[in-house]
Amino acid sequence: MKNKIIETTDLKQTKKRNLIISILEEAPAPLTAEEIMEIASKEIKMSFSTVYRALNALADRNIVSKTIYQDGKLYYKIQTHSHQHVLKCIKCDECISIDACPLESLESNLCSETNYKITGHNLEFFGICPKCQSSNSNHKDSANCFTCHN
Amino acid sequence: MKNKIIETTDLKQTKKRNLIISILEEAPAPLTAEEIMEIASKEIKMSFSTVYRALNALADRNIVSKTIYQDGKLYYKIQTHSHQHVLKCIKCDECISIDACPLESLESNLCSETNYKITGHNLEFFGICPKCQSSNSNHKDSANCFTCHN
DNA sequence: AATGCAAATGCAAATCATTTGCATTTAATA
DNA sequence: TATTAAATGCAAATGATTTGCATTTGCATT
Repeated sequence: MKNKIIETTDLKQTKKRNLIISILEEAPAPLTAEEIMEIASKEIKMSFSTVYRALNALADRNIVSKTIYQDGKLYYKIQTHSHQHVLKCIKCDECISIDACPLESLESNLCSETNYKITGHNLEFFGICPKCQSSNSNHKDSANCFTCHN
Repeated sequence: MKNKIIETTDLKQTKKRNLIISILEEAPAPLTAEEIMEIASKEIKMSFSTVYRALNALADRNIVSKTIYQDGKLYYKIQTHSHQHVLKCIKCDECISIDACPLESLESNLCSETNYKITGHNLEFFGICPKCQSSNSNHKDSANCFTCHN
């Protein structure tokens, strides 16, 4: 049960680390530490600090990406070369992936206009999924209701 | 010293609330609660809970927008109709605004492809500003270093 | 296979931005 | 000016994430 990805790093092979990686590899969308814990707990008991430390170790080595979403939580995903963004339902939190990234061309313009060296971007879309459009479920409570996502 | 914006709401006019609004109106870029406090403290002593409560009250009424950035902090700005995004230096945190939003056309496609009703988006660019490109300042510490901003 | 040592882990406590409960003050209206 | 609900300050609570420290584990070396 050696893991190819970990072999390329200075990190040790551990059952927990390998499990975290395989969870991320199978995930259709970015996951929070809590979601990873929940999935992992079906196989192994492991503490939150282990999850966070593993994820940070992998993020430091560019094996996973770490992005904060508008819900204030960090989401982790395996760094494939395919660059993806997500569209998240503001009612049920269901998340789907978007393949096309429309920003690359803009970035080069931005670079020449600003003289910044562009290193990346963060993009999320919000909406209401088909299921929630038909149901009349309520909004989330105001503290977590972002009125505009610029 | 009546404030036009507050007059349109059910909120009371207070010196502190009006000050917060004028700070946001003059700000060239979105501000954190802490930055607002710092600016406000030159004129009035006020507590963090007041700042946060005022900002949330205004956000609930769509007068300011509230967006979390990759540094994990909430940034607030007055809701003008001009829809803006920012480009932030990953070294010195200097932030400049971008006027053109390239996403509107994509959103309508996205809507027909996914059947989600798109309600908004969040977009940030990261880069290194001209000043920091010439200086050899170090990276931030790893816990706060987001390796990829998808 | 046994040993040594640095890295990984678990637990509890710390952190940090933000929110909240409660007692006090203030704005708006009668 | 008196009334009352909303605004404020303070300290404590919150919640996701990080960290210190003692213990365990992976892995290289005998």
